[in-house]
Amino acid sequence: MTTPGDDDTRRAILDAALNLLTEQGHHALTVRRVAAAAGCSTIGVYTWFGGKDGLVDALWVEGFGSFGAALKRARSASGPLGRLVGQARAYRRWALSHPSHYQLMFFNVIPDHRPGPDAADAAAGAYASLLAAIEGARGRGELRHDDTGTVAHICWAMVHGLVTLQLTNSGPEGVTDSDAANGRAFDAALEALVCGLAHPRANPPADGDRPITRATRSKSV
Amino acid sequence: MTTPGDDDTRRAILDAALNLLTEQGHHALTVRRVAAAAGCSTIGVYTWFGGKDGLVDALWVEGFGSFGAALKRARSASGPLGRLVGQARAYRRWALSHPSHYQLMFFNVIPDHRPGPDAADAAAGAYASLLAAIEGARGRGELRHDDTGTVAHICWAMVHGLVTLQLTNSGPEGVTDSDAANGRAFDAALEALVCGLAHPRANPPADGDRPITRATRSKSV
DNA sequence: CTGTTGCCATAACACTGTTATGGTACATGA
DNA sequence: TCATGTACCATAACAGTGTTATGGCAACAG
Repeated sequence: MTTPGDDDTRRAILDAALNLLTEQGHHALTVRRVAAAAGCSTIGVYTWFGGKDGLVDALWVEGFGSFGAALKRARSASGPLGRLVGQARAYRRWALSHPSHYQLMFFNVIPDHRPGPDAADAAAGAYASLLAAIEGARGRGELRHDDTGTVAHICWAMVHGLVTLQLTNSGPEGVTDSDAANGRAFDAALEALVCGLAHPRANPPADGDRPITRATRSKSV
Repeated sequence: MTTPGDDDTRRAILDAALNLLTEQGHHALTVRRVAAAAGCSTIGVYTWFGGKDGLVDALWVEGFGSFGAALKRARSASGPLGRLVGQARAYRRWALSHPSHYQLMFFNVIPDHRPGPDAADAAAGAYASLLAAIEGARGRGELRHDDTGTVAHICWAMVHGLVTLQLTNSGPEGVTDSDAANGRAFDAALEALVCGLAHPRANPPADGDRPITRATRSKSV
């Protein structure tokens, strides 16, 4: 299309958009502001990205690249489904340290934006880590359930729901007040879900009637 | 403020907004279109609701009223934490039958909308049902965990996450393809979560190693 | 009758994403 | 060297958005 090297404007626009998103949030992502920050006119966004939707798609690709890499780098936790738990914590850590990007990717904050093929591919790449972790656990007989897709769906819904409640400050009072309380609730949720998903054989020797109380504060995330 | 009965315009605007939201989705919720459908000028929205945010707040109140009533009406399912499972299914049923309203209330689709006190009260009223169900289960010793707030947080996150994935057609391929597949995944998630949250004493006699396979299709929702 | 208050329409403002018009710089071919 | 065409981009405009300044009209209070 163009000779490599002459797309400085494209890079400037993308960097400006990333910076605006990180520094000021998605509401600052207007074509005019991005163009001004990149030092060009609004036309640049249309020349290089086809419009705002294309620019948001490019931000998706960047975001899912970073997100997927974080999931791949995740260290396994101890216990059954340890890799899954490690990825869940990495998921949460990435979301909380990139809140604006997470909202852009998952909260529908750009009205009526539908991701294009590139963005969808980037997203699929990130989810591949999750699926691989579950497939591995299934292969080792750690799962009570044999449908990888369903287990992935459940895990993703749980983690996404927990992160969403924290990012929107929703949820019953008390839990959403502090990041530490959220972290404890997050770990409690993982603990319960693992208990329900893991094969009984893989569970640690059940401690009978020992209740899990609020005093159980694992050092999370 | 005004004598009762002379707020026909207010009711007309609210009805027009509800209708536009239900029939055409949140993107049709513009001040001009609502006013035109209500048969007045845009000023009416400002006179009676203070602006678009106030109108959206009123839609929140209506939405959480209906939503909360649906939760209150929920029939308990059988098994441990049956009332909680019944509410979860009622939650999903309401969300799927009021998708535009659910998106309005939970998806941040009105840019930068922050709910006012009335809307927050309406939301709190709806959540009260959930908290009551959990408090009841805790009182009957059905819970492994003794922190009602944390359990409510976990349950809400799970259900919200599951509903969100279906409404956005996200999630690993295969599960989100049909409503029936979603329903099965939903029930599988509830089953796993209940297994992790319920006190072992409250669990039905464990069937040992019987795996829960995809053939386990409970008639859900 | 006068003044006040509540309700509302017209028209405008500032902002959004988008695009029609035209200009400039550069490569290509004769 | 000159003509042609292509790639990039700035200006200015268009239609849409939420919001508001201005002013008019009707009903009620003194």
